[in-house]
Amino acid sequence: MSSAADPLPENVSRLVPLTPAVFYVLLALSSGARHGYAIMQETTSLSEGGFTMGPATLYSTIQRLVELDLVVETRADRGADSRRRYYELSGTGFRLLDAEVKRMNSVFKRAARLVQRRSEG
Amino acid sequence: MSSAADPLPENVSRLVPLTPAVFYVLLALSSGARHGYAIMQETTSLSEGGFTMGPATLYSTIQRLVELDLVVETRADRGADSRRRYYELSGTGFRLLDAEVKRMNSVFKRAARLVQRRSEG
DNA sequence: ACAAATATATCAGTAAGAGATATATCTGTA
DNA sequence: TACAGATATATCTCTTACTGATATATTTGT
Repeated sequence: MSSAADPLPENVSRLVPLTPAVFYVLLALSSGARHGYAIMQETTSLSEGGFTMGPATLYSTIQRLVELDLVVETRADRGADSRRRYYELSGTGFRLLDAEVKRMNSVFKRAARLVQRRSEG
Repeated sequence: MSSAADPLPENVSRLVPLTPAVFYVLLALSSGARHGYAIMQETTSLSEGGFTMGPATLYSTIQRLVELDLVVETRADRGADSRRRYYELSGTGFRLLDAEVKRMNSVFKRAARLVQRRSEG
């Protein structure tokens, strides 16, 4: 079994810093399984319109994440719409997202200090 | 004259979210003028080794930022080393960095909440 | 004088994202 | 029951930004 403290494999950790597309797909899935189109909408919502993904970016990103085993397609039949394909985070996927969020926090703190200093003139 | 509250031109604001290379170049320059090589070292330092730029990324990024007028080459005080070319942030460059930092903060807050929730199981 | 570090530059290759378009299915409604 | 519009996935091609490699010149230390 794997723990939240396990180090990420090199081919995963080198994705940090995550691209916006990867980050938002993982983030959208962090609150539970979703299908592609819902991930797209969740991304627009989570970013308050500051980042939008077209279908090309969305589906190619999902495919890549599945190949890396960061995201898993769930077979669980949920809901009426037969077109939908549901995805969820793998343990590794979650740990990657967690690592990115921690990184963002430390970068933000440093950056905010620098930028604030200059704002004051 | 331009104020910190002026909206960014569309060809600038669409750079948000910034790529890591652009972000770190702007951030390194936020505390004052620097030459290319120093930006490279500052980036490694600011990111605690989490992000490193090779010369190809560095100089092509600087060139792009100069063309966009986000960064300006300064003629002033080259110091001892005649090879060095110094750059500084333009007002627009600073406002872009500021916008990115604000965005990071709001994204981080949302993300941390979601990720924390799942961590707790 | 020599080696190592500093500093900029550029080429060729790759990976990821964007715009466009296609197609199928589902939902509401007239 | 026909139709319009929204939902949903898929994929093609092009562009952009990054990467690894290599080159070259200058400066610094010994």
